Amino acid sequence: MEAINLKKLASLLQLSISTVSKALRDSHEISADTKKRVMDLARELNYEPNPYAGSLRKFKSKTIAVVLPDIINNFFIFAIKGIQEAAYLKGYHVLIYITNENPEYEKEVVRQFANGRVDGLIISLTSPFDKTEHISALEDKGLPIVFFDRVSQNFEHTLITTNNYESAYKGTTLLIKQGCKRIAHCQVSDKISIGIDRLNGYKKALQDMGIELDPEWILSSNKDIDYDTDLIERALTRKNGPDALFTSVETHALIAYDICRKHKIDIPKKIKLLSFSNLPTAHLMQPSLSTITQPAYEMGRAAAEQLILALEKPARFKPERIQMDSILYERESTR
Amino acid sequence: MEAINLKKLASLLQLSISTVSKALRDSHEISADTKKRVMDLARELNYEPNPYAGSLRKFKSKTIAVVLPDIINNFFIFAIKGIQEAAYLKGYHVLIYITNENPEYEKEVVRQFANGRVDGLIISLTSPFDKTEHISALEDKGLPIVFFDRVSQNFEHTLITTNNYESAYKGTTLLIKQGCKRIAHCQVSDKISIGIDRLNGYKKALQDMGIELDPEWILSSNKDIDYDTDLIERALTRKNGPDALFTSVETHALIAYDICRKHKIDIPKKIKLLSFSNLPTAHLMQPSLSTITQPAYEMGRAAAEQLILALEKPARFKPERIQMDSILYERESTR
DNA sequence: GTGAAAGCGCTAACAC
DNA sequence: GTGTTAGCGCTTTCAC
Repeated sequence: MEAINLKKLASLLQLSISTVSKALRDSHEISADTKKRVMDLARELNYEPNPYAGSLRKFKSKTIAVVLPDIINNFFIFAIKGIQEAAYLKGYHVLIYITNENPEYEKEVVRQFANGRVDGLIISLTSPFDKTEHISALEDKGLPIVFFDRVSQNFEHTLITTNNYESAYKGTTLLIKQGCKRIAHCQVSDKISIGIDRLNGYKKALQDMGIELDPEWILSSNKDIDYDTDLIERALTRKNGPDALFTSVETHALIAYDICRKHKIDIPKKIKLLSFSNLPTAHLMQPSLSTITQPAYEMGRAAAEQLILALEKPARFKPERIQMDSILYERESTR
Repeated sequence: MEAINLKKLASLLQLSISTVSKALRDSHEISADTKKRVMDLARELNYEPNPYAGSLRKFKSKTIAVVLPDIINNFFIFAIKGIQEAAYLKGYHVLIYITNENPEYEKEVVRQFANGRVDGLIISLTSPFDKTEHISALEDKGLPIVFFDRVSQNFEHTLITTNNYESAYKGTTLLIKQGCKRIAHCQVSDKISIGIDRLNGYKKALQDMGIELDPEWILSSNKDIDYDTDLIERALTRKNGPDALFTSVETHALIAYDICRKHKIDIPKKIKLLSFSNLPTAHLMQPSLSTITQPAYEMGRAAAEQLILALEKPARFKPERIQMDSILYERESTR
């Protein structure tokens, strides 16, 4: 990799390195004539400054890290898109890390950000919301952090969330109105913000509608696909099983579809299905899937915008809690 | 961001910077005792070396760039997963760029890699396969490049592809065997490797089966969603329209579904549908979608592995063309 | 076994 | 308007 650098430019132009540097950044100290010479040669030789040399000097990398639990749920895909676009507009580079729902990996990854690799972090938590020392360690070093979707409740951070409680309440109410009495809820995890908020919305709706909560109907996912499949399969095939399943994550809804096919359980006749999901094919499924859809792209975008604001105007910035609304799409699976 | 660095460690330990540096890298020059003192303090203070200082010295960033046309087709999602995992295993960081099918953006992005930001590049081309000067410029600077899926034909590079020609041939043959005579093919672009290979497979199958090729049945996508929708809609609603549509990209198949719903065109009775796709919901759709599915994860993994091999064992490495097989899943949409 | 010093490519304070 | 120099954090060569 024989890169072209300031030194080379300077020697070719018979100028000093600093003159070239200033010329390239259009400094008013430099004569128009010299600027032109420098710029022309730089363009001709395709000069690109070494970003790491600059980072070292300026303590800025113009890079942000995005740490996600997975990339299978479409929610995260659209979020990445939003982050990516906002970052691009501001000239930031995006490092991506996927934890595969492994908290240990999250810790390992996050630890590396302690020394300048990135200017800031956008994260949707894999770790339990109360086990976030690895994040506070970064925080203590002054690294700006934005949480989205699966947030921590420990700090005074920027949080991008949706109205999970209300959405779950609304979704559960819909199921009850459709005549369901035995509504199971599959929780993504009881250690994760969205898992708790959504469960609470579900519980409150049952309570308000005078339906007794049977703890057996709360399925607590393990985030391991085999475990989850087994969990949902046992619930759906049980004698006197649920007449509705409300899943908190897209992947669980798909697992439920497969199980219903396997056991010839009719959706929605035997069981109604509702899920938080950003599936682009929800309306094309057999039957079409009723979803609570989060504004994933907008959340990603907002996360990146807030982070960059924190980076570029630290004075004008203060941590915000931005909450956006999800949309309930009623389709065949809840008819 | 008050980071902890070698200097600070050294002063705390009353040692020189170089001793600390060596101790941390377990040099045999350093006494076991000193090593232990250094390591202990480093751990205690959560010392992480500044990656950019190291990059500057060693001309290595342990970072690779991944440039993709889009992130909506599930193919790319799974590819990212494969890349990410392989990179992680080898301690590499992954920068992600999405061009949104915009060749200008691809050029802009790629140009920045000319000076050390990344050690290598994995790319699925947005630009026409014959307009890749921006890539050769990097190549000339000695940056290792791996193409996957949408590859260039210009250079002697590592190429990770699938058997597009054979798959398209097989898919088209299936449609013919199902009784279709007027088979339309929606090409992703006539300037992109996969577009051409797949079209050729389609053509050859028609020819071998004695079906005359009507150029009208070749739909050439623009990668603009409105344009493409219009294109497909016009084709499907035309008098004496096609009795089969074979799309080269997942998104086009979904567009076709929507159009068929809108115009009440029965799939597969009125028109059979087949698509290259990695949709996890293909088997759950109404009707289930027949797909040619690429080993996306494995391709991503292979791409990253090949790139890292090129980076770490340049001597043992030579450019390879790795071709993997897609699988044809016959489902209701072609019955 | 430990330390001093040079230098990676760049910026910025300070000469001239 | 241009050049000299120090230094960002680290590794590495060379003294001692």
